[in-house]
Amino acid sequence: MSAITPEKWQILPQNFYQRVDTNLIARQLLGKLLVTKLNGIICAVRIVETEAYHGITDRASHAWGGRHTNRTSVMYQAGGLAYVYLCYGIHALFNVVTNTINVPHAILVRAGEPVAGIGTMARRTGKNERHISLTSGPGNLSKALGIQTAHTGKSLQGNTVWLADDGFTLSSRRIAATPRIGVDYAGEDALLPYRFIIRDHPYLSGRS
DNA sequence: CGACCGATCGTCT
DNA sequence: GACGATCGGTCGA
Repeated sequence: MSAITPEKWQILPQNFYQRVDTNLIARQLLGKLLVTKLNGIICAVRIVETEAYHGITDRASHAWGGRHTNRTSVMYQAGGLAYVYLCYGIHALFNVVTNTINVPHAILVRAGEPVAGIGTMARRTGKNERHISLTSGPGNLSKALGIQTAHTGKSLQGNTVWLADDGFTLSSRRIAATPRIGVDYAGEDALLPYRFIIRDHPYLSGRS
């Protein structure tokens, strides 16, 4: 793995997010870094699991049927923003908004492998640095990185939360697509293969 | 193992 | 008033 050298990480540009193929973007996020800088402390994970949500036509999406509420309005912005919402009253789940304005697609980041700031992440969560659940699962991941609902709407070109490329590469053989987790309410849309994982990675949440 | 359950609160009906 | 894009614990087979 590469050294912890944040100054060499290339921030993913706006046009990475504003493409129309959200599944492709979700797949390309595997292996990238999700980074936070809070109170001057940098934490980062390498993304190993994502889920694409296809907006208006996707029963699993908060924007299904064109639902446009205060909470979901950020998804209707052009890609490149954070969409963070509270789940079960407890967990702040982190998504990246993709696609163009008025196309409310998003990608949930579900798990990562710790890369930087591991001590801080352990302190935030009260877990051992080496425990898998430190950054596995979307609620756990946000807690470790310090991501909160107040971060919703933030630009991913800013200096609080962003995604970056450190040169890590991944062959397509190591990537798999599966149904999404926890969306049984979505009927047959729950069966769509919109969850992307690095095969057999130890930090995956749920089943492989 | 798997099934179930409680926590906890913003959002939407 | 009902319900989560979850998690960690318990209980029983």
